[in-house]
Amino acid sequence: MASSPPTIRDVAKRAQVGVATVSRVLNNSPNVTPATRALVMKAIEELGFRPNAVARQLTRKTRLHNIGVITQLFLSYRSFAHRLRGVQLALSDYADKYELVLYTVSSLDHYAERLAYIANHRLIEGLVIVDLDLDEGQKQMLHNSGIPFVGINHFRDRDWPCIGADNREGARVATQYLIDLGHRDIGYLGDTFESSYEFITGRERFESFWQTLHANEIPIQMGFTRFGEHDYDEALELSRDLLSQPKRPTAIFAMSDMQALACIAAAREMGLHVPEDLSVIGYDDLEIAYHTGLTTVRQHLEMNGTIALKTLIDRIHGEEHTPETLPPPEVIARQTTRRLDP
Amino acid sequence: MASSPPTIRDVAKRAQVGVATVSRVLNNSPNVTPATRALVMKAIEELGFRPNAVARQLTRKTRLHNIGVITQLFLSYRSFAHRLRGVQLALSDYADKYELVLYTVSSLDHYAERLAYIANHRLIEGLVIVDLDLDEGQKQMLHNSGIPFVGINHFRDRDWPCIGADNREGARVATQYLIDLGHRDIGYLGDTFESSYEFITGRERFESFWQTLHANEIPIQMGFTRFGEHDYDEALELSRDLLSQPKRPTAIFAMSDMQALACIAAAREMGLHVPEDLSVIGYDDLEIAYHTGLTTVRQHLEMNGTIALKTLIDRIHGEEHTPETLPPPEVIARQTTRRLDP
DNA sequence: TTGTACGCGTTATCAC
DNA sequence: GTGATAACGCGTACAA
Repeated sequence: MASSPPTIRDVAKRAQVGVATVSRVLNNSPNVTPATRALVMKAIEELGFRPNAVARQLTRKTRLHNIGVITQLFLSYRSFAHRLRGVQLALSDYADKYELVLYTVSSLDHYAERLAYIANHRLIEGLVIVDLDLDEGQKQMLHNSGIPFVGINHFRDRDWPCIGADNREGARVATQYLIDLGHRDIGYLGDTFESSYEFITGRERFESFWQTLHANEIPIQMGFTRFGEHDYDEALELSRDLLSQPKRPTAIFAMSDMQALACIAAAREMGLHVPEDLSVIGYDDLEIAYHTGLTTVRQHLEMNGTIALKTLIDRIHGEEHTPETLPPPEVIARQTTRRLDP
Repeated sequence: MASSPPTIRDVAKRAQVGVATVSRVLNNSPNVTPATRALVMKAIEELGFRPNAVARQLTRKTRLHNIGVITQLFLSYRSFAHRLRGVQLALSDYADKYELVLYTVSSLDHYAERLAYIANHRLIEGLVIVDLDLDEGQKQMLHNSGIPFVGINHFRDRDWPCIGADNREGARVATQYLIDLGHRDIGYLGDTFESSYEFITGRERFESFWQTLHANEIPIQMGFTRFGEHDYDEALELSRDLLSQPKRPTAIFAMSDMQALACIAAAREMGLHVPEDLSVIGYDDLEIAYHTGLTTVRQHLEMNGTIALKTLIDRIHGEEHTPETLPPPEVIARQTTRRLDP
């Protein structure tokens, strides 16, 4: 008979005192003799009593002010840390009024389960959904729960607020940048479309890459494209394979900074110099891109998190004003790309 | 007269219905006619009513199961992300029994204030303190609150549980590694001792560096040491200064991977080749070290987070069994160090 | 110094 | 379908 956990009433009974005394001990009020205090402590110990935080809050009339952030298991995408930092920064403007609760999911089923939990318990006042989509049912569920929510991602044309940079435009400027440097044999390294939760990102970037080549009347060479999991080691393998062909691309567009770094590492292994023999451009502008001199596409990750959180807070307060918008993605030229020698 | 927020009783009164009906509407029970539902919704709207999550939990008899993590403003130390990831990973073993609440502080005063809040409200069942120390009063306060806590850091000889790798040993193996490669002119790049919360780390690593040189009968050259804020750009500046001297060190021990990368960048700017002209070893073994081929000291950051969380959960359950221990720090040799040419 | 009784906002269980 | 009313576990006047 695993009964319900002990309450202060149980403790009081066992210690032969009133509930108020137990409460006083718990809140270490001075008005209690050491003797009875010891008595109560003993009872607490024996029963394994732990005060119920919920009831405590209720009498104290303090409401919960939690903001939830839900995402894939932490940091599988490196960009997540940058976005979360933006959320934190924005949150710190509200002077500790809100706590941040982090939910991480390991699969789509798990995601669905957590969303249901969140909607059911309503322990948070608002939810930030990072790099994950909502289906119609999930959207309705959240809506019915009365919890405002915003997305941080690149989904467009959704009927719920998503703040994120335009993948197509980002891939376009990256590709055009390489073309403008004189490159014609341009490779692509990115995620498979099926693999991840965030399949839309990979698809959009690759399609835009493709279209930009087409718009510049450059023939597509499928032998210069490689797709795999969003993983450094896998990107390394793919890059080795890509670069060991008899005919190599002179430039590569990688759909993330991490994959770009893997590509550069593979090139160096093979004795190729970057950017002399091979130009590489990444995507994200992580801190690491700055540290390694990687040319990349800046998508304002931190600002993305900040704007998303502000939008959410506005919605919690019932203000539906037009959100700040994110600047368009832009190429940050550093040391891993250069003009193709004629 | 900013009175207390409206309750469902207020809503019921205004809508001319019973509280039970309001509750039904809130939980979208089918047993309510559209007419009355609309009536209630209207009242809710007009009063700006938001259900009280706390009271809700109380009747549902669901306790809160939150684990708090408190640290400096997110990611100022890059190692934090790795440790947090370990915490998350360990937490996922408990099948969503616990939520993770992230507290970030921007100063020591802010830290003290948050600790007091945590002890007062007791909304969490346990606390992980990352890279921050506790003074005697704070320790007592937490203790009195009954909230178990563990530290993730390098403090030794504290009378509260801290899980972290030995800085002195880490710095020793790093320094000895360089010495064993034949280096004698060894520079040091690290944090000032006063600057950060975590001043102990910098001090311990530098002292151990110093002692290791001494133990090998190598004279210390203060001209080869530089101290600054824990910041990439500052490390870059310091490295430029350090390396532009007429007589340069042949190897440098940087107290973090980030500072090591800055040092390498500075060296490259000046036309120096790493490791041919200069060996550089970092500290942390961040993911980025793997990606950039940086020789470094592995301190098992992720495992650190995992063990700390497990220890905390054990303490919450009243189990005081000896915690798993972290393996000692070890040198991970990659491509930024090499034997000094005779 | 200690015990009793009531209130906190919501949900569940009954009658109606 | 809807409306009273009793829990839920703790804090706290107030009384003793």
